[in-house]
Amino acid sequence: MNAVSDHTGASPRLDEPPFIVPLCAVFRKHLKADGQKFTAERARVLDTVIRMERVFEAEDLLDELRRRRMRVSKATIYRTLKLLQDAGIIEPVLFDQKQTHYQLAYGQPPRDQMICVETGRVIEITVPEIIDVRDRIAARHGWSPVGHRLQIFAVSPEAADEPSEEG
Amino acid sequence: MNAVSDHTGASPRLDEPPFIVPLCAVFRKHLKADGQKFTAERARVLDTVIRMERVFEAEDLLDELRRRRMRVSKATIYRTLKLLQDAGIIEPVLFDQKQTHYQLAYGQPPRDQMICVETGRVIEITVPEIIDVRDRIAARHGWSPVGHRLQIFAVSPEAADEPSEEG
DNA sequence: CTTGGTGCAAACATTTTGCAGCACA
DNA sequence: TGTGCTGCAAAATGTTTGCACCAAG
Repeated sequence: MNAVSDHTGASPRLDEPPFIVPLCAVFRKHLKADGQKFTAERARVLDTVIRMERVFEAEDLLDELRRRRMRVSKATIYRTLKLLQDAGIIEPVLFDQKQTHYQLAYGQPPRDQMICVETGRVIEITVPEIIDVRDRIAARHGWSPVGHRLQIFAVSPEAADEPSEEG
Repeated sequence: MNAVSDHTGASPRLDEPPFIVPLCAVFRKHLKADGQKFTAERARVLDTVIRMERVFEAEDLLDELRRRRMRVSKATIYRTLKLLQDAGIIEPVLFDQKQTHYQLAYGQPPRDQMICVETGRVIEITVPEIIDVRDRIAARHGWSPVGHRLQIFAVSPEAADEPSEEG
């Protein structure tokens, strides 16, 4: 079973994203507010996270850090992922897999996904209409909306063309 | 952290749902098609799943089966959950937790959720508009939609009333 | 009767934690 | 200079699997 696999093993960005500086500041600020420290290890993890092109998991970070000759222990990676999530810099993306997958969240519009049920290919989509729908639903129940997550399951054109494997 | 906790430990239904018979038939048929057997243990698990009022996890089933004096091993529960998912009778619901949560899927309209970010309360919602949105998005990319999943994060009225715990 | 199912316990994969020494603010 | 951080390895958690016996079809 590898329904959702082509997005894992995320490859690093080649260009320097412009938000690296503010993100670093955001993280420092968040840490300071909690009496926590901005260490070299945390900087390395943040920097590597920012370079991740797609959804990634703890193991991907470990690999990428190793590739960049930056040593950070597995325990610290897990601990830092949690801090980055608290700071709103990354957010978990939920798949039917046991490892937690993350994506950059800071300054991004809500990133929804469309997943091919045949090939497992995942593409990111933006669905502005959703905001409206969600606000309406929340209002109807008397709740105050703060966010959402949408996954669309579909068959991609590549998969539709190919003769199905099972039958 | 127990952001999503009040929906776990699902309590059993008291009334006999009308779809118990067709569901049983669906499961038998699915099993037979694969040369698999409909055993007493599988019947017990299906019956208990049907009685689950809400989203549940493997452990909830184990508890409920024990409460009903029906002995099924943990291994068999996990194996049966997978079969029920194959048969389209249940489907995984994704939360930010490591255990897999399931809900009845057969014959149900798509069941989406609204989750209180303060209390963790989860309510099920039906958002008919989503179907439209999803079909449009898929069409725009040339994909054929087959399903979706939506979670709305919001603050419930109870939580909004109470003074926040953290400053 | 044959093939697949069950329970058990051990194996597994991922994530968390205790602890001793280290480093940032 | 003190509190928080790190790495390590061990623990914890949730799920899967090998195997000997059992039962559905």
